Amino acid sequence: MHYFCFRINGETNKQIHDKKMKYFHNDIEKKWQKIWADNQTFKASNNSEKPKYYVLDMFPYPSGAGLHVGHPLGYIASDIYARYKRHKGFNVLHPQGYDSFGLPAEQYAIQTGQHPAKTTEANIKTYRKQLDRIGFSFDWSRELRTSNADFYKHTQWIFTELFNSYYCNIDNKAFPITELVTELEKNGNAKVNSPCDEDTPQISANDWNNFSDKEKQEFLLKYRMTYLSETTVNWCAELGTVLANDEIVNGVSERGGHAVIQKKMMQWSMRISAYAQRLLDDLQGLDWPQPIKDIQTNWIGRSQGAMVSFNVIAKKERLKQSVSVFTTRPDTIFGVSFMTLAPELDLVKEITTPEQKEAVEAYIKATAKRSARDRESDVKNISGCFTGAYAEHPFTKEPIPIYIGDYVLAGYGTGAVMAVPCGDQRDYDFAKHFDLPIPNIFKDVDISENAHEDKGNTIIDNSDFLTDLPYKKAFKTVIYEMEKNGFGYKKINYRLRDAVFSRQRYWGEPFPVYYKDGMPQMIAKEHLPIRLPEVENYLPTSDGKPPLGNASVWAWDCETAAVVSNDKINNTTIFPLELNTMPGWAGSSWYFNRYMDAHNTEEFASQEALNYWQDVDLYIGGSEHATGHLLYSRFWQKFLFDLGYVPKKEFAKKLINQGMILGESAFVYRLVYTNQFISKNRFKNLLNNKNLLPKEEKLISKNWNNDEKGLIYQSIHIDVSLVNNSNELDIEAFKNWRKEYKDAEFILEDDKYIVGIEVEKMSKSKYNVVNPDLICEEYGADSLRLFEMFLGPLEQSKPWKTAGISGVYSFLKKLWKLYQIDESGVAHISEEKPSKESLKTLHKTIKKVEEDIEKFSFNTSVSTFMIAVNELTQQKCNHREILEPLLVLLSPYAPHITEELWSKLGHKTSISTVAYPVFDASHLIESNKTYPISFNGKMRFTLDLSLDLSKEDIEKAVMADERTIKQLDGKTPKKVIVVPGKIVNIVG
RNA sequence: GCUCGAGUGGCGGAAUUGGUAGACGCGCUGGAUUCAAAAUCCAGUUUUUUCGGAAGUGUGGGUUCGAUUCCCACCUCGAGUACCA
Repeated sequence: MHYFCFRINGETNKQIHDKKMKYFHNDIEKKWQKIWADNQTFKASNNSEKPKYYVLDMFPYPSGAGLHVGHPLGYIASDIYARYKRHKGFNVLHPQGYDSFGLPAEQYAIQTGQHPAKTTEANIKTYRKQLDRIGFSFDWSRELRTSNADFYKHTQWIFTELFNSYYCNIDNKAFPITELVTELEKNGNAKVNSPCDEDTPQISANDWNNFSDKEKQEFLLKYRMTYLSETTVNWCAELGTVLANDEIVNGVSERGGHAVIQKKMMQWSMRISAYAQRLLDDLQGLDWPQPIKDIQTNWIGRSQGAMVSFNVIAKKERLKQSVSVFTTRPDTIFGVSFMTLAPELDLVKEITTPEQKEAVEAYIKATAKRSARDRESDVKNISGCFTGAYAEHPFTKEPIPIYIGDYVLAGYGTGAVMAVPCGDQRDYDFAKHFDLPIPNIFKDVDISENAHEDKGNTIIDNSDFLTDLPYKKAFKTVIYEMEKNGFGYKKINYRLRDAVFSRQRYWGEPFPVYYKDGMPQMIAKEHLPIRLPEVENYLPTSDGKPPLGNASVWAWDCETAAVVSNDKINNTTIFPLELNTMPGWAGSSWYFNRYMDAHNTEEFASQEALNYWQDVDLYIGGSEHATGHLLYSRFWQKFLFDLGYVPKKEFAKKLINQGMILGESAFVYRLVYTNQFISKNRFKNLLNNKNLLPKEEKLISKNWNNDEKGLIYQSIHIDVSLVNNSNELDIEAFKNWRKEYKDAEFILEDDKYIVGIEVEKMSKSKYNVVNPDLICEEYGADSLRLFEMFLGPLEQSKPWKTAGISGVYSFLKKLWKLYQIDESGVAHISEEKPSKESLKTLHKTIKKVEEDIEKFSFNTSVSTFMIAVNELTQQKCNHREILEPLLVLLSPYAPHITEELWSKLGHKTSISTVAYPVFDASHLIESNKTYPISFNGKMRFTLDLSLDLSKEDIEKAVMADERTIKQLDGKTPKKVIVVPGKIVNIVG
């Protein structure tokens, strides 16, 4: 009874009088979400007559904070597209899952002892609840989690496949390592052209056949697609683990912002560099955003040049040593006046003369002390040290001094450069600093101030056989000469490094690897998964081993093919297991294939499923994964393709990066040590008039400012929910928000306190997070979906302003009204032929919405819907012939309300697979055109004219118009431009 | 520094094979309805104006009958990358 009264009071007298049913989003949305789930409406079939379409979102990491309104943006877009494709007659695969291994759950475990699996499970529940409220058409029957053993079992298997493969540069693909073994048995590695470790020696068939089993394994490891090696890694002590290059931002860890140093460790690596050229080439065929392609292109960093080797001479006595350098400018070789080596190179110690030993060692020590960040930020200071050694110029045979310097990086090329000071600014600066000669090898070029770095238009000079040649010619000639003489060759170099694949963490995929005699052994596919062991403590062990070192049951019994207790290790049949785990990107590098056949227990996916779904047609996610996930996934896909496991060499045809939704942070301005708050304007005045402030205490920190009296003010983030649509603070709510503000005093302006607003990234600490649950509660999921799309172009980042949602909400209410639902829930609509006007509105809407959706221009299609509903309301249209197709058009965007109205129109089945309305151009044919009449390109008035008129008739009609005469003011126009159907321009 | 992207009302944004700049929405102003509020509806809202108009899409130039759209130079902001030899 009470509820009933409340309802009546909630309605206007007029509405009660009309006996109309109001739009109640809550009941409708819950109802349809349940119907979809119960009927498995969006379950995709692996068999269908329909063409396939695979729409995928980058799956989320289920963090403890839950979703904010920024997260679902991409999911809403992909969901609209998936639903649209269903209307268009496609068999749509639109799955969702969780990237559920990761650091936060582990750090939570370290702090609280709660098992990461438990934390993850709880977070996923929250996520799922939040996602369900938004009405996505996900096929949840295919849900996957990277931390589930039935998923990571296949991640482990892919790892063993990588281990059991090598790359052949001749066929340009990966092969099983057994084929390499056959070749080694027959011919050694003389004819093998494969990416391998740099220290790989040349061996004969005889050498190979005489190798012990261990030696063979050691040798093969140099060729495998994943290999163990002593690598210089980015070590983060705070996190107790190594980090990949893309996990480091501005020299500190992406997560947590901790210091990162270089350290040598035995690590698993992925030979992604073998795929560098293919990763580059195949970007061409991808419908991906250009910025992403550019980022990947830069990251791969292909450069063409030559490898040149310089023999080292020391005190006239020739040593065997030589220094190899990579250069993109072999044509400038006669300009070499010294060489510089990276201080870290082992070679440095070998060539340094006794006299220089002390200085060199001191320099090496000094550089090692500096962090990578220091070294990067301090580019201007030139430093280096002479080694005392000389190299011999390969052409002139002149001695060249060898220096070490930290501007040369050990990680790129060979870690050594031939310095050409006249052609490279860094070499130039180094030469000036150490007073080294700067020979000029460019014709008519002044190098007295700076190096000359142009290559296109300069002619080479003072260079023996290269003199008078332009760049291209000289480049070719010098390489020809080098190859002829055997001290150099043409070489393509890549910036892309092999990816370190080991992490010293607990919450990740365990490697299916045990160690026999120090050599890694793969566990066969049939014994997978190797499950993550239980540990007491998630921290590294006291002796510095990774967290898995805490596991007591972590040994492999080869006889029983089982994980057994560590104390049984005998190193004959029972061996220790690998202690590292895989990095976060392992599972995400192939998960898109798993959705095709998510419950297959034998294979990662069946061949039938893979051949049916092929690849992702549309992939939506953030651009922050450009050099991580999106590159590693392409690499694994190519590898699986080479071995014949997947049908496509690229996993995603089209990629869209959704922009970030920013939050509006609210600020109040407080006088420090008091509870007095000043207004935004007063605070801004203080900021702008810094000279009002006493000199000695101007700015204490970013957010602290002085007032003219020398008092300090502070801007404080406050919760955005304490502020209304006009940025006015709810003072009472604020006082209750935090107990320290209980006695807050405000200096009001017009009886209001207006907060300051700044647009920033949404984050808990800035109190600007908007929870989609609250939006769904108040306005409904349909409003949320429409509003997120309406904010602006999908790819752009844009600020969120909850106040704006009333626009789309009232749009839905207007839409509902069109259907004239009476109190008993029956729609009163006309079966008559609609007016021409209404048909025109419908068909122009069909045309525009379809064009927009194909362009992923969702914001403009929402406007189009609003225009359509405004027009139809104006036309008092209640005709089925219009209102039914309108629902289908809108249903991808606002699935709940359209399902409800669809059922109210008498339909018993879901709207989700109803055929998309067909555009009929005949409804848009016009007989008249409102011509804009311009004078010198400025529109002055419009004139309605028949479209049948000829150019001459139009001109006559325009010239006869009194407004034209007035505008011309007696002057004769020079020219009249008439574009029939478009515009008339009169040039005066 | 290099690479890429973007600059349009108070705000989010719309319009590009060059053809009516500011669609749609928010906010704001006024009005209707109401005892009142919410909700709803109507009108207005780039600037300036002597109410005839005039100017106007970061700045300066150019091409054109006509430029937010094309070209050149510059400024500002954002993203990526950073001694890559």
